[in-house]
Amino acid sequence: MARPDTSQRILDIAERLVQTRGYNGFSYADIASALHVTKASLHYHFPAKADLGARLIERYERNFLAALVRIDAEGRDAREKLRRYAAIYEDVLGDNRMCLCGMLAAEFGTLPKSMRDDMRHFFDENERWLVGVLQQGKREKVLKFSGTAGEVAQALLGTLEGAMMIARSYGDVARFKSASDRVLGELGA
Amino acid sequence: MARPDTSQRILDIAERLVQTRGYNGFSYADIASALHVTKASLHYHFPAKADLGARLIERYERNFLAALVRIDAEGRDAREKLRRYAAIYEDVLGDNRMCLCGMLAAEFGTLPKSMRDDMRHFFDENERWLVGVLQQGKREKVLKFSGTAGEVAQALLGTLEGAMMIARSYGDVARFKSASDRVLGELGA
DNA sequence: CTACCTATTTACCAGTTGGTAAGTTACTTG
DNA sequence: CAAGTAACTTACCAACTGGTAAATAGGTAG
Repeated sequence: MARPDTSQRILDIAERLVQTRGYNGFSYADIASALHVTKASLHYHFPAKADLGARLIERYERNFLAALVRIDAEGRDAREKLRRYAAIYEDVLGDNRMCLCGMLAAEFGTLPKSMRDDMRHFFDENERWLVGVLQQGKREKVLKFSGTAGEVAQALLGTLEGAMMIARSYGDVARFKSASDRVLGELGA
Repeated sequence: MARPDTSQRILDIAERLVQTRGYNGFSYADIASALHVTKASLHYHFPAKADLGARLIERYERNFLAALVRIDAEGRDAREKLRRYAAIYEDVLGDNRMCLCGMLAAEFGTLPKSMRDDMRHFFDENERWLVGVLQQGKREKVLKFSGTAGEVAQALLGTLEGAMMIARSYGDVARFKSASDRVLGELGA
């Protein structure tokens, strides 16, 4: 009965759980009680926890990359694009969540292979987008940096993920904003 | 029989487990089998897992701060001190481990209160040391930065932890080194 | 020799974990 | 209306979780 968007509702709850407690920090029972269904019903939609994990990353990446396409579509300059990129992180943190893949990066040692690969794919795609913006910014003389765009993109990604993680454990979004403004400021031409 | 340094050996193994798999990623049984003792024996030394966790952070902080005192004792300039600070992170990563407290920061949402407080204390002490070095560096005109030393210290800490976390999931220490060199380079006068 | 203390083991325990098999309900389609 | 199918539930399960009580071995001190 009802609408068959149950899979999405499971993913919504699981996503929040991973972002706040980690992949090893929640169980099927947690989702079941939040959704008022039985555990067995969850296994119908996602046979194993690793399946749920993989589909979680895939959906997260899809939504994240869609947001990046939207930033591109607005056609602002590169500096403003980076500001909006950082603002996504800030919004996630404002909801007391960690980036899904940043969280999984910490739990890397315990993840099934498929999830490891999917997680790294998320970072690779982020890096790819950042490289594009950084090159655009350098071309348009609105950004300046030494080394390759790829190096800067990796550093930027790490900085935002790390600042997010630590700021969250202080419950202090301003702490993230401060670090984010600083690194973006250093890139300004 | 034998020597009663069992507590330390338990801590050694637990430390490695937390740094590679996370606090929620290992059990007393894992330590017991690695040490060839029973679980009950572990509970004699650390009644609850939260006790083990708290003592783990305390020891890690003590050792870490001792390393910072050693850096100070060598009396180099501030830039070199920061390089050595980053080298500590690099060494930990080279052993395929995450910073203990960086790992715990990710798992923040599931940690008992005492561990949360201890973890933040570690970051606070790191920040305090960094502020001292940054101020020294500014005074001696070997470092330059805008904003307060506290802001820079927080940003630096977040950057190193984040770069470490992501580099580890790529099994790529060079990736950390690149980000670390970059942020330190930006601070050079 | 005895009493005590430290460190350890054996033998449990209740609760939770991810997961499965078989049945049930309700909607769809030939 | 019968057969099928999608989305569940009930009722399990073995393995593992953190944790405890009681017994035991070995060293030490009076």
